[in-house]
Amino acid sequence: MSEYMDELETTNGVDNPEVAESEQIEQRRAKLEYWRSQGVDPYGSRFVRSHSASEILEGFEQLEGSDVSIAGRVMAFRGHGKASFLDVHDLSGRMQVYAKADHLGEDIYSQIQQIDLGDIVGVEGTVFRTRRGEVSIDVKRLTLLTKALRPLPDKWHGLKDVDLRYRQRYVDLMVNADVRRTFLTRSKIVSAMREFFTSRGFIEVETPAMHALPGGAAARPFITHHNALDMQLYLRIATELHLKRLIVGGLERVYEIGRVFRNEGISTKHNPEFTMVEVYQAYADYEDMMELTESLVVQCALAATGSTVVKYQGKDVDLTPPWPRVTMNQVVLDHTGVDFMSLTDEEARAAAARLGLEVAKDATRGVCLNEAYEELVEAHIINPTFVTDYPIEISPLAKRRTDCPQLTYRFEAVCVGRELANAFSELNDADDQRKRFEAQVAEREKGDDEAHVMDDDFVCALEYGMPPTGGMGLGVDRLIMLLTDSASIRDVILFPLMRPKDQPE
RNA sequence: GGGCCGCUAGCUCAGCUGGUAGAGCACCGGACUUUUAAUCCGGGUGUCGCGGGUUCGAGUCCCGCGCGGCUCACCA
Repeated sequence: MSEYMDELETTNGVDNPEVAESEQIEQRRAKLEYWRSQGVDPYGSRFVRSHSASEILEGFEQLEGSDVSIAGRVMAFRGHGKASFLDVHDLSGRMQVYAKADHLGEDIYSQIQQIDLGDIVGVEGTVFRTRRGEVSIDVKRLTLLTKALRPLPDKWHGLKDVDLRYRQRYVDLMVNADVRRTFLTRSKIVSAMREFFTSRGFIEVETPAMHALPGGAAARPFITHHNALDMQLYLRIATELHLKRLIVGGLERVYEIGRVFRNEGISTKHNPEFTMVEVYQAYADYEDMMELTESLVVQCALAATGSTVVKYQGKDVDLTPPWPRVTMNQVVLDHTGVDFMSLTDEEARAAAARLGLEVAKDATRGVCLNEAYEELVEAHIINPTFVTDYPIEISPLAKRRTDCPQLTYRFEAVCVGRELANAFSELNDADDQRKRFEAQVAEREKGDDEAHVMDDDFVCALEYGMPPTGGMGLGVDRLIMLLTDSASIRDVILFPLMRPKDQPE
């Protein structure tokens, strides 16, 4: 390890090995020597399992009396003198293991008494049911596969400290079954997405995560540097512009489930890196994207919960299509009584002020409308709803409406007060796109550091011709929050970003 | 960034107005041959987040800092 890396090393809240270890760790280290003295490698090798714990429980009628082998972590130990019970957990669940001195011999039995909670073992024995009715394995041979040097958290209360749960997710996963369940559900949801897109003829692609120009969203990027090229790079804030280049190239239906990075605040709904799925379909429009979004979310909900009605933080949410559609102007009118689209820019600013909104002196009607929507309306939409016809000023990549050039063919799918998905008929007029970028650059020069930069190559791609295209982006973590009833995005991200607990030096 | 709350044993938590730091689980020793939060007997294992200050004396009061949670702000 280089000196440079040494400087980066932190302990991240885990005990510093230079400090004297706790008594329990010392005791467990002594067990390491015990096992070695017994000729047992405390970090053993492969072990062939015949069954998982749940397979034995479910197949008991057929398996009773036959020999099986399982492996897992010892999570409980109940000794009764010359007989003991161990709970061994694998991913599928829990299996009770019965160790009896008469069956094993005194020497082997006393060896098993040296097993600690947290040790990983292989168990070979006979399936039976105890007097109390519990399916168990009468162990014939128990093999230590891995010695655990650290004690497990409280067997009853588990690991509750939120800080430790995120920093030491491995412990969280060991002891908290609901956490395991959430991440298994996450995996099912992502699989369901891939199946959904595949069944509709989409191909999965991978575009660069390091961009020379950040684009495709309004967000501040992370900046990094490539040494050999001596070049500033940005971690991507969206996959949009590269995916649309692929539509130009003729791939017709593409999607990417990709990590994006935004250098912004952290909250229960924001992690600096998060997963977004973006999908683009040639010859489609934003109405096709509505149908696609509804169907995608339904398929994910069925995969996660088996139902299209879910409970989120005490609220019932009905995801059954079709979802209602309402224009942004109409929904704002309904909530505030203000018909922004009938006003001039100046009247709109006055109306916004009357609603208690702070808008810039030169804010346009569209900006005021969007402000009113985001501040006063969005949070009240619980059941999934398509809010359509976004103002053009805040939609630099969306196609202009032919019937109202100040609005776009764009919608956001809103649910439990949050944006779930964002979609539009993609702007494919290269000259219009260049003007939109120029307007964004002007905003940037006025101090909006989240406005787009000019992307000449993207405009060049559009000049080659991009077919009419519908595109949609959806925050995967937020969908998973909804479908797993998770209050915080950190509960659906295995390793959320945390400050190191101890600064080096 | 603001406000509120938290940080005490491996884990979950008590610790009143300042007076030698506690419980349950885990752990250690002993008993116990179908238990399951096993039970029974004995044992407390600690940098009270870190650093200052006040005080005869600080887990407790004051100041600063660190990390976290909630919330507001920010955030397509």
